[in-house]
Amino acid sequence: MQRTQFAGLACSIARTLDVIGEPWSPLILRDVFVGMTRFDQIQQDLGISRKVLAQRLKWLVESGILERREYSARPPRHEYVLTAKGLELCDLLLVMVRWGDRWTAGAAGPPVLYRHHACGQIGEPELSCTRCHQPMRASDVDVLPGPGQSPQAIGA
Amino acid sequence: MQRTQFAGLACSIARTLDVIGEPWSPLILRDVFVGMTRFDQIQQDLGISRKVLAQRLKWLVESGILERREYSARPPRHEYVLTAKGLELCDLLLVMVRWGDRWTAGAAGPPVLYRHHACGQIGEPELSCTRCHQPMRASDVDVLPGPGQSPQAIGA
DNA sequence: CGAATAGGTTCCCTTAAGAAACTTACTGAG
DNA sequence: CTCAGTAAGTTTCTTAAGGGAACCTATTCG
Repeated sequence: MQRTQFAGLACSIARTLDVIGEPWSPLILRDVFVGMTRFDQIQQDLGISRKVLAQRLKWLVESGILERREYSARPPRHEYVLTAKGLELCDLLLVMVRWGDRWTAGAAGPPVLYRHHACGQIGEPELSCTRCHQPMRASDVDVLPGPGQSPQAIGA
Repeated sequence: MQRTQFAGLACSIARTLDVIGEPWSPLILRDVFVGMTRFDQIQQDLGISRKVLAQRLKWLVESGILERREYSARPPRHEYVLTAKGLELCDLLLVMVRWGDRWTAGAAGPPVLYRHHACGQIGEPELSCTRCHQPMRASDVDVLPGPGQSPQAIGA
């Protein structure tokens, strides 16, 4: 398969997908987020092919999402930890979880819960406007061209 | 390539990825969201192969994200429109855009802007807690097992 | 010494993505 | 009436990415 590269598009969705658009990457990110930071741990948890996992980790490190860190010099052992950039990307996971919980979780209920540090309660994340703090969902916005728009592009 | 199916995992991220985890789908969703609802429109905008676009649209319709609607009987013509489930999925796009703007947009600035209906201003979406309404980012939560957790699973 | 462990790499096979041509069912121009 | 055009796909062929299993390297443990 030849995969089209998105990085050149004047579209922040495409540029984000260029980093984690391939199906395994968000799951790898999730594993690192919840503390599974080592190669074999992630490989066994996800059942991903070792070859593909090695490729993805390399790409995520190159993209500045993860950092490969030595946790033992003899024998040489490494683990993967989130950078600031990578941690912010995990916000995307929260929103994915929310949608998945609402539309695909079924009768058993959500597989995991999130306890919010600020209030100590189990809460759900919701999108709100940084200006007026009211809910700001996709259904609550109009799309307008911005400064980084290329001449004939229309997308986001 | 044989692609592993994620649908069986007790993980809302995996189940969400099963619907839109493949790289083109979020871009197709974006196009429909901003009003590009017809096959040739989307194909030309994205430069996606017609074969792959047909496959993706079929899957998104089967998954309840899009609805295939006839807008002309003679000649028979169809367009794709968002369902409620699909529109909620677009929240994910807003978060992707936000991350892409912050980390990949560069000097030109964001390619598009969002005007919030509630306040009429250009604003950015932010994640907040439905309980206490304080910011609720990935860095602000602890992960706990929920009711839908399968026995040995660890993920989200 | 031999086995185990962590973190990969290499090999081969299958299958999905890409590109371009083709199909179907109409409409409208000449 | 014929011919070009349009929308929405489908088909065919090639290329390359994903999957699985085996292999490799360095080191520690029994």
